[in-house]
Amino acid sequence: MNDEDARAGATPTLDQARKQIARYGLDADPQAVLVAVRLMAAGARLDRASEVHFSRSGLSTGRYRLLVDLEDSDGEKSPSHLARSLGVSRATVTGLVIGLEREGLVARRASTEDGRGAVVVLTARGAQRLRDMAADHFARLEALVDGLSVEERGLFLDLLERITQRIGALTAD
Amino acid sequence: MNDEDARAGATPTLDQARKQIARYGLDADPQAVLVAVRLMAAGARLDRASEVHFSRSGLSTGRYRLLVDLEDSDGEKSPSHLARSLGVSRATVTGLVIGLEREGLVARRASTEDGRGAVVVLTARGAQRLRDMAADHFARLEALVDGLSVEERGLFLDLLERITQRIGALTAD
DNA sequence: CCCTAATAATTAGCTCCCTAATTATCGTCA
DNA sequence: TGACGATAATTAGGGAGCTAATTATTAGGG
Repeated sequence: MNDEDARAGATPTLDQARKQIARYGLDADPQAVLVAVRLMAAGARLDRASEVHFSRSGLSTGRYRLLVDLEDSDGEKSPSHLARSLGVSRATVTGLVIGLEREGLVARRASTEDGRGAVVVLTARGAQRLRDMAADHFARLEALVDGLSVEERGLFLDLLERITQRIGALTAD
Repeated sequence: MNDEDARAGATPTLDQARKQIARYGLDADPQAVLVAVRLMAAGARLDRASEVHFSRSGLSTGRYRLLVDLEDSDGEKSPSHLARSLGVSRATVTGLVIGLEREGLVARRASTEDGRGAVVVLTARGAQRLRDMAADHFARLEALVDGLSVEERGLFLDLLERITQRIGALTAD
């Protein structure tokens, strides 16, 4: 699968949206549907690209985010708090920590205050990994939005925020 | 994990971006980085919400997209073409088709023209499933972008397109 | 003081999608 | 025509994340 194909698959057209809506005799707004579908497709593609990006440093998106979160928290945090701030389940954190611990990028110790709790600690090696990645990582993130002016970036952030606020509409009963 | 926590985890702040950049003495633009990070986070969240959404109809995002693609193609298409238009690998299509076939939503027959090839066919039951989902599905997609005016939607599409064009920057060597 | 409900972390088992390797067939070119 | 490189589909195996169930510990109410 080459880039062109991937793009073609990932970017449905307004016409497709129109046809799909018409097929069932609905009166949905094709443009609105297109925005939703394109964003979902873009999100999925970005997710995969992100995994590829981080895998070059021997990490995954989740592991990288966990390391950064630790560093933002003076190098240590409980799995529960990590789960909350990363927006993933505790089970997922357990899995991420196991992987990171195996590579020596974090360590785990029991909490001194809570017999049930644990604390995940960023190791020197983990911090070094982040340092090694930083320049390349941020350069690539910048390149991703290179095509937008500062004003456009601000606008995009605002619009994106207003859409993501409504993600619940997809899953609400 | 509740919605609030998920949101908190999914929406890093400009300040966090600034600190992370400063930590390594880089001169990246925090706002640019924030746009990239937010979009990635939004994509991941939308992906998961999408899976929840489709699972209510006994499908996954991938299976739904495959069914729609088939319907857009007069009800039949080869796995290779499906892979291309869906932007996933052929192995993934094989997996999706196996699942859909097990539920009787598609059928598989050998290609008459190419001894190597197969053809995936949308069954009556598959078409019915799409019909059953349509009203609710499109209503939810519309709800997702409810907060944006028509002009803003057009603008968002444009900006999103210009960012997704550069996804390759993440993975390029 | 004990019993129960809540919380912390882990484990087991699931789905999604991927890459790499395998098998079969096609098509071209010497 | 026979061999070789592409292409079709599948299989095997891996990583991400999820939910549900399990185990250990904490905190409250009778």
